[in-house]
Amino acid sequence: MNACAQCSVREQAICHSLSAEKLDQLNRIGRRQTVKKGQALLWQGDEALLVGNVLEGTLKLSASNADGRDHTLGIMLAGDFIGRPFGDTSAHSVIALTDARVCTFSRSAFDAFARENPPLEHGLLERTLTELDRTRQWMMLLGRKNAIERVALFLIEMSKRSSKADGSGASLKFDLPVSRQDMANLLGLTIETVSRQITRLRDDGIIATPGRRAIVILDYGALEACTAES
Amino acid sequence: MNACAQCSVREQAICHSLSAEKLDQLNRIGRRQTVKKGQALLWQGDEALLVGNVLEGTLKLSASNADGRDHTLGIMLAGDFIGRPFGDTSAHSVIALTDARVCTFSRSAFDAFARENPPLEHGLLERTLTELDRTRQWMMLLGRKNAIERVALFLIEMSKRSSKADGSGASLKFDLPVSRQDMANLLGLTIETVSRQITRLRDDGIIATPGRRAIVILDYGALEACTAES
DNA sequence: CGTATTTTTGAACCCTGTCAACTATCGTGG
DNA sequence: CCACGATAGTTGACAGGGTTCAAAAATACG
Repeated sequence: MNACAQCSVREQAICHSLSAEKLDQLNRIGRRQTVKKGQALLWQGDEALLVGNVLEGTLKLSASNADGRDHTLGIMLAGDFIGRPFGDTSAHSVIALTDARVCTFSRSAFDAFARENPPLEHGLLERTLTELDRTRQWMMLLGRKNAIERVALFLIEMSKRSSKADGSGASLKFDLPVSRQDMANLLGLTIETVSRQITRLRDDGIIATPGRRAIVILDYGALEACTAES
Repeated sequence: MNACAQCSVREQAICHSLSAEKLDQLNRIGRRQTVKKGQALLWQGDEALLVGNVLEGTLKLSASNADGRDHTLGIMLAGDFIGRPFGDTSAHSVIALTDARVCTFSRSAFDAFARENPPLEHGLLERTLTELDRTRQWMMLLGRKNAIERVALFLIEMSKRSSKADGSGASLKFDLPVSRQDMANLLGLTIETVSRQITRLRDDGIIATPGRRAIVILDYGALEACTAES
């Protein structure tokens, strides 16, 4: 019995482009594994040993400076592809923010398989191009947006991504998959500034925070308005 | 006579993976064109009509906000690939910073050609992955570095990239391909702040500025030291 | 040589970071 | 079930780096 057949991210992950036969081949070089919260799957600067798909949970891409400051480069959720195929070293670390399940492949085996399966490479290319576009959008956020705009944009993004997961439209009530510290690292702010913006949005009646990680968007339009200058 | 045979970026561009025969096919759907300084090749939000290689000159990727602020997402030099294959709209504009020559393909023709040429797609994939890594590095710069660090890092990057162009080692004397305004847009600063950091580096004897666009690195080590916090 | 554009310099202000203390929440064990 | 400590988040005061606004200087261009 092929593990892929009942895979939770079957449709979203790069594997969807493969025929049953090819999928079976890929399955044979793959391995389901769990990652505990805080544990790293790849280390910045180390040899890039594996690649894979996120099945469940949240991971972050994180890079740290010479002087110790570190920055989160992205958040990876179920269906996302992680790792750096066709490269020797990993430019950043991949660390689990929650307990997670991933489907991993040794990089060399995956590279070889991909080279022989153009549809897979094509899928990976499209995905990478999209990721590049998304990363460039974040660049603009970091370069030109102030604190309130960054936080508002982050909440909207998370609202969209969490709604995609459970299939409903735009979910106005969801749990953040990350801590304030992670948010700060991602948004290029400090934890205190993030906290102040959240408080401000709450005081303005735009959101409610019924729990530590819970967010309820009370006024989506107003939140969107916070996204751009005045 | 195949125009590719005497192409100045033959070795660096994605085309290098192709056989003579395939190269000839690609050449037939390609078109050499010039872009005047300030002119756009692609517009943010518009249909992505073309892709191509930069042959000569400098272009920028640029995105603008709802509220008018705009940000430069990257600088493209000779050999770089521009455009968004396999997507309908362009997430950003591509604008010439200097007069430039590019080798363009209609996106649909290129897409079709690429799908039938796995080695080309593979080359494009590797290039896109590398570009993604580079973009993520800039993200860290924007998220965690202060003004002097950003300017120092930019000068070092330009030193490296301009040396690559003329073949010499690390060129300590070069002309910036961009204006102060472009630098500011790229680094997420204002033009005034950029100017102040340049002045500061000059006053500290780390660089000299014999002309508006000219940079001479007098003390490379010291410049590198400015790259990270104290 | 004069005008337009780009760059530099100056001063005041404001946003965000920093440091510190306080509060809420979670998990653990008595 | 509650007490306790540990962790996460909030709030406040203050300082500093960068932006903003304004004007001068330098350079390019006709």
